[in-house]
Amino acid sequence: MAMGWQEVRDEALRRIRARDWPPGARIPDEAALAGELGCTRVTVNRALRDLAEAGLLERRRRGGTRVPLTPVRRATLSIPIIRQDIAERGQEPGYRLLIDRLEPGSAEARAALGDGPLRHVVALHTAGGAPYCLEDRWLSPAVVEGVDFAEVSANEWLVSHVTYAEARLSFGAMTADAALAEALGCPPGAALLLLDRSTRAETPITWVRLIYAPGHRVDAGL
Amino acid sequence: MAMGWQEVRDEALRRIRARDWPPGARIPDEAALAGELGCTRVTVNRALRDLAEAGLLERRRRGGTRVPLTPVRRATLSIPIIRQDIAERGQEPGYRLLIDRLEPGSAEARAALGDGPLRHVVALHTAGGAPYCLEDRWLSPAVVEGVDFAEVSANEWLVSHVTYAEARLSFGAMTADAALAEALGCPPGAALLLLDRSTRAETPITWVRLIYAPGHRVDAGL
DNA sequence: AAGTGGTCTAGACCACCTT
DNA sequence: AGGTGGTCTAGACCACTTT
Repeated sequence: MAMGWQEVRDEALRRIRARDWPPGARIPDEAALAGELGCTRVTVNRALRDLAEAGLLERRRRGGTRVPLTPVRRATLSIPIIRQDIAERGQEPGYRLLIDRLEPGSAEARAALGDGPLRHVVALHTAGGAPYCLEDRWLSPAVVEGVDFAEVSANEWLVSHVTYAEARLSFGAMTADAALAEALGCPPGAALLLLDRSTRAETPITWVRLIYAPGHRVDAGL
Repeated sequence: MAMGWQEVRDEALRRIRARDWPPGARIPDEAALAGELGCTRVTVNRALRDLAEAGLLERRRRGGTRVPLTPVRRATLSIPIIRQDIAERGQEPGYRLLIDRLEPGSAEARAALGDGPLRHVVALHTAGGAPYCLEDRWLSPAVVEGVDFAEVSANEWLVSHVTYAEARLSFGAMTADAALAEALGCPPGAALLLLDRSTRAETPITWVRLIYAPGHRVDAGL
């Protein structure tokens, strides 16, 4: 008895796995568990909230806590600065600005940032001299007024200046056309991993497509 | 004054964004903030813990709480059952088992599950009759002893029977060879999005590669 | 050695939602 | 209408780690 919240969480997890609490079932309420396990309701609450955040329980006021019939697990995906990502792989990060001009936005960019001229920044990230990823970015001009992306990548500038914004990510794949093949130093027709991200705080900030060189993988944990 | 934990969190976020608490700086300790904001230390703790879990603060006992110089944001990626995923897109899910036999594992499968014969299950998921994704899975035989995957996909069986396991995800891209092109109903050479996942609880359970039809996207939030 | 976050207790009030 | 989770208070002890 007298369990800490992590012990309570582990015990609850054991009961779920053991089908003591089968899928769809309602589990005892917090007060009952607190009494049974010899701790306060706050401790039980902390433990069950943790499991609910991971998608392993569903909680509702008045409705109680249930084991979901079809749990939707949630994985965490860390979003590092590209140059750090490269450095952690033990390679020398490099960066070259290819395009920086105002343009009418692409369809995706307009959907994320609204209409009107947008700042279009295209840059190549290299690892140990080899192409690593192409950064195709559209920015709300007001946010980056006067910023020069020749030396510092937009990726890096944004992370350190527009911290804590909301982001939406989307993975996809595309075939390398001639221009991409040349930029990334790969054969035309190669399969490329895409990672699109739109970012906004109070107001839309940026939409970016990262196009990785062939063979690249993006990992997520849990 | 008298703020709830979410208000405390929002106020802290505001100070971070406004550079009242610049990157690298140590912020006031919990007791000080509690006094300033008119709540208890527990409430401040809850708020700052929430920000730390999102990667926006770094906390250490005795070392205090700091604003990270280079924050690593974490996104959440939900992992649904494939047939539900299809149903939510408003299409009719279908499933066809292609292969189910014991084999020596592929390199990736052996790395995740260990050596020895593994159960290899290959199946096609369809959406409204059209190929949606190919599921190429390797399983520890003991875990799925006697289970028939002809009617229920391994994806679905595992979610409801091996709940709450650890998983590691990895995204990539590959080119459709002739066999894949036929299975997925796409031209050879098409770029395909891959999602690899290895799952283990106390013991390794499964390694799976999902190969999506061209154009498919996988979304993540925050 | 001492300061900071981590956690627990006991009690309370409230918000929400299901019955 | 009532039960359940959500949250807050006030106080306390502990764990860690930096000074």
